[in-house]
Amino acid sequence: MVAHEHHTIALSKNQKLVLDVLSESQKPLSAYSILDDLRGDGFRAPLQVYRALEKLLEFGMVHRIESMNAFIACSQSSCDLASMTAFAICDRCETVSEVKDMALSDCLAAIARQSGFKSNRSNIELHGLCVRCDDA
Amino acid sequence: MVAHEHHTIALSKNQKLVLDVLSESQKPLSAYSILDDLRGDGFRAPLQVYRALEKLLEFGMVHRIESMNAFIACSQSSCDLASMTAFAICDRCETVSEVKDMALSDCLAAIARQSGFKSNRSNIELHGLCVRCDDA
DNA sequence: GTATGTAATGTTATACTATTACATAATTGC
DNA sequence: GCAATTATGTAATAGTATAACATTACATAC
Repeated sequence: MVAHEHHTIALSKNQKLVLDVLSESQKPLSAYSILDDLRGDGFRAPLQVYRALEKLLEFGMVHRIESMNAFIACSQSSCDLASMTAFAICDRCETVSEVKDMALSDCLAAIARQSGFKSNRSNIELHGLCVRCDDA
Repeated sequence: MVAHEHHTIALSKNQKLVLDVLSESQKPLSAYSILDDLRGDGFRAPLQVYRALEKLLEFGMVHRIESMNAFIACSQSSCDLASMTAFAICDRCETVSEVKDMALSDCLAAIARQSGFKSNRSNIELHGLCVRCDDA
């Protein structure tokens, strides 16, 4: 059921349900809150969520926010997995904005190169206050 | 028991024990593995570890590796909390190296400035292979 | 269209990570 | 010494994630 160009990926039933819940949320959701949202659709066990998340992460359609043990839908429809995305996380309203920045990628690549480190994934999380919450 | 210049911080008994365990480890340790290491010293409950870690994090003497739910001793004796540290984590040998890089800090500061985001803490984790493991 | 391999699903139990709540002891500053 | 704060001890519980096993759906080759 899966083809491997992003625009042609066909999601399974559970994958679609999980992605829908995440897409409708303004903030990152934990696996267990996704589970609760989907009990009406027949979800009964954490594994149903975790398995769908695993695939969605693989497809670049979902990101994991490590510092929150939570997940968000990719703000593009799907991210290039190789490139580096930074997340600005507001600790007050929990909005997460996804930042793709060439300078940042270059900088991290330079750091890796200097030490001979071969990086294949990164997570870059900035915590603070978004402009709206900082004003308030 | 606490004064607030780094070189004068006096640690409590439990804080010292936890820091010692972390300092002797080449790789990040989970709270529960620290607990096991300290059973001989009278530790019996997770909270004893978590409370010590909380203070050590506050003092900048320990870092949390979010993507591993694990902790490492700061490779400097103590980090400036305001500044940005990146971690290069080898997924094979689990060695973590701590990178302080001005260009990186500048770059993240610029990203924040552009979007009006006020960041007060960051975690930047690169996963991959260290030079030694990549060769092997 | 049936056999076969693969991906997805369902279910139960369990492991791992972290915090709440409450009681007690030690230390610090006055 | 006394009050305030910090550190500690203990038990119970909440929150996050995976292992193991059984079954079902789907694709493709023949």
